[in-house]
Order: sequence, then structure tokens, then C-alpha cells
Amino acid sequence: MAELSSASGVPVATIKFYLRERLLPAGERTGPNQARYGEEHLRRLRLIRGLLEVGGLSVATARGVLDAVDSELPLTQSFGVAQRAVSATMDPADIDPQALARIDRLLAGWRVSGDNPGRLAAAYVLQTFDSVGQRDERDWFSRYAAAALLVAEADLDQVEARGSREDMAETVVIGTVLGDALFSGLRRAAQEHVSSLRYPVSPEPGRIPTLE
Amino acid sequence: MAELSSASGVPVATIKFYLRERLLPAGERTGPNQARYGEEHLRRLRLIRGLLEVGGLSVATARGVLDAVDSELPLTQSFGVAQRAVSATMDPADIDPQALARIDRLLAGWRVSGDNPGRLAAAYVLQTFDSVGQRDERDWFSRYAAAALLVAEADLDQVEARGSREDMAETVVIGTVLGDALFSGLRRAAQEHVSSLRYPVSPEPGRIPTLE
DNA sequence: CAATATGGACAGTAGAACTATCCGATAGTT
DNA sequence: AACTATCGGATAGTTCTACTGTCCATATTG
Repeated sequence: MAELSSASGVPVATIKFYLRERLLPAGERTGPNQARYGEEHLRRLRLIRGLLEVGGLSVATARGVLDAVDSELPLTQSFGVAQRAVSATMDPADIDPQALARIDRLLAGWRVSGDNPGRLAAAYVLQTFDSVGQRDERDWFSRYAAAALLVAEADLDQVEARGSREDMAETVVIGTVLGDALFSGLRRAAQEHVSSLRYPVSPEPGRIPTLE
Repeated sequence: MAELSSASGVPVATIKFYLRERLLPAGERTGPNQARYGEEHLRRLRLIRGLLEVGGLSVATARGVLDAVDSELPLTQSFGVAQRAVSATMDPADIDPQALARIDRLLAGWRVSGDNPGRLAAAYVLQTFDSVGQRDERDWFSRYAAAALLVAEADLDQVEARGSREDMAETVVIGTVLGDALFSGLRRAAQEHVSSLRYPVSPEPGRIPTLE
């Protein structure tokens, strides 16, 4: 266990915590108080850290996601589980039906089920957007939708490139969770790029001030 | 204050908490123990809830973002502040230089400063992606980058459509925070759409099982 | 004038993610 | 065989965050 800890950089106490929380399967026992951990434990541990740190999942949510990876669910359902895990479960009741209708108009032609968590989340964002007095200018929403479609095609391709069902399921989960983080990172970089093209930099480069 | 509470749906105790935390400016005093809150307080309160609920920001981070909106920062800096707020501040030290180099290759031709938080975050995602044994198949990364560029153009257009500097600053912040949530929602919807096109539904529609 | 409401200060709470301590058993050293 | 170090497991803290509840002096209202 100490070995696993030093190989991964995760404190022993934390590994014990993950074992207790059933995120990490127990090691192969070699005696009543000895266990061996292998390469797969290290990989799993890195996956856990990735889900928690990069994906920002809670321990409980990560457990659900990992269970889905380990289970024998058909692939289409893996997507559903992963999506539900990363989206805050929201009551359709407190979403403005009008916002939902706008999302549906935006997604016209898409085959999306009524309880797709992404659709509900998007509607909730629209509603919030309105309530703080913002307006959709120059097709902001629909350009987002178009970009989302591109990304979703890439996601499916990435999953299909894997061989076995388990690999695909793992890729679905990782892609769903890390994909969000990757995209928002790239988006911020792209914002700076586009911004610097449109507003050529002032002579003095100057550091962007940090928060606070 | 009770009025503000019922209009916004936020409990009075929570409003007091936000006042204490300097998220919400104090109301106009009409007496030693009476204050009036107006439309702008309601809007601000909704913005706060949006940042916390939809954007998932912490109270401390939201304060930083709101301070940026209120300040007289030039617009280009507002982007920086908003970006830094929504990205977990990460030490460039614990990012694999190799992952950074790959991101830079991916972003070839982009004008992005070295300390752009999105660039660092994306590199960190790449590193995690590798460490859990995933590979970039069929240009997954570069297709993400292309989509991010599209979205960033839309973001800039949305901001430019606003009139005053304050409106623009607010739009930057809202767009940065809510844009992430909007995109990931749309991405999930698009995933289901693309998936159902590629793998036509089985005769029995069947609900996707919920987590747990 | 009495009942209720108000805003502010401050203490308390619940949940999440660790972290520290203890313990009995065993592995390695001498 | 004796001794020390380490192991895995159980349990009890600890820290942080976002609220929530209570109290109180003052106002407003019927």
C-alpha cells in the first residue's frame, strides 16, 4: 500500500479512505494483514484522482461512475449513466417550460429524449441567462449547439475506436468527464486568441492581473 | 428584505449571509433598522445564484468575479479575471512539460499567453487522459480545439453586441461561467442525438436507468 | 399600546473529503 | 527467539464550506 501511495502520490490514509468508500477495489490478499496491489490498482487510482480533481466529481458520484464502468451495462446506457453522474440532477419541475421550449427549438431535428440531463441543464442555463438580463445576440446559442454537435461526433468516434466493450465504457466515462474540462480549457485559450486578434495588443504587453 | 427574499426565492438568512460575505451590496437605508432593496439587488441576487448553482463557483470565487464586474477594469482584463475565477488555480509546476508541449502543438498559430489558465487546464487534462491509459483517436483533441475556436468567436460577438463597458464586463463574466454549463449540456444532448443516429434505437425504447 | 417585523451579530449545523491515532498481527533482522 | 518496523483495518477527529437558527434592540402597524 505504501508502494501504491508513493507510485501515485496519494497519501496512504487517502487510499484507505478510497478503499473504505469502495472507489478502489481491495488488493489481492497475501495474508491476514497483507495485500498486494498491482498495475490495475494504480491505473484505477489515477482514474479516481482524475474524476475528482479534473472532473470535479464528488466521491459519491465517482463511485456511481466507476460502478458503471465495471458493470456489464450495454454501451448506450453507459452514456446515460456518465451523463447523469456529471450533471447535477435537477428537478424538471423548477425549469421554466418556456426555456425548455426554446432549447427544443434550438435542438430542432435532434433526437434527444425528454429526460436527457443535458437538455434540462441547458434549459436551466437559458433561464438563468434571461433572469440576469442577458440576451442571445448574434446566434450565440445556436453557434454553441453547432459546436456541441461537432464535439459529440468526435466523442463517438473516440469511443468507437476502442476495441472491447469495457474499454468503450471506460472511454465513455473518461470522455464525458474529462471532455468537459478539456473543452472549457481550450475555450479559454481560444478566447484569448480571438480576443488578441480582434484587439491587437497594446505596446506594453503587461501581465493580466490575478484575482484579488 | 423579506420582499427580496420572496421575489427571488432565496431565504432571508441566506441573503443576510450574502450581505455579510460582500456578494450583495447593502440596501438603501431608510432608518437605523430598515433598508430598501431595489430591482438591481434582485438582479444581482439572481446573478449570485446563477454563479453558485449553475457555474458551481464557491462563494469566495464568486466574490472575486463580482468585484471584477463592479471594478473599472479594461475589458481585456475582465476576461482574464473571469477565466482565472472559473479555472482551478493550478501550479504550472505539477503539469508535465510534455503535455504542455502537446497542447502548444495543438494550438499552433494561436496567440495564447504562457499563463493562460485554460492552456494549463487543458494540458492537465491531457496528462490525466494519458495516465489513465487513453489515447487520442481520430483527432479527438484537434476537433475539440476547432469547436472551441468557433465558440470563442461566438463569445466575443456576444460581448461586442453589448453597449457599455459595464454591460460588456458583466457579459464576459456571465458568458464565461454560464457558457461552460451551456456547452456541456448541449454536448450531452448532442451525444444522445449522434448516438441514436449511429445506433438506431432498439424496438423497445426503455428508460435509461438512473444512477444507483 | 401591544404585537409583529426588521436588520444585524454571532453561534451552530450538516455534509464532504480527508487525516491522525490506535491496534493486533506479521515480516524482517539479529 | 526476541525485537523492531510495518502492515491493513477500524474509528475518531479535523477542516472547510455554505448555510441556518437564535437573540436582541429598534421600528412599524393595527
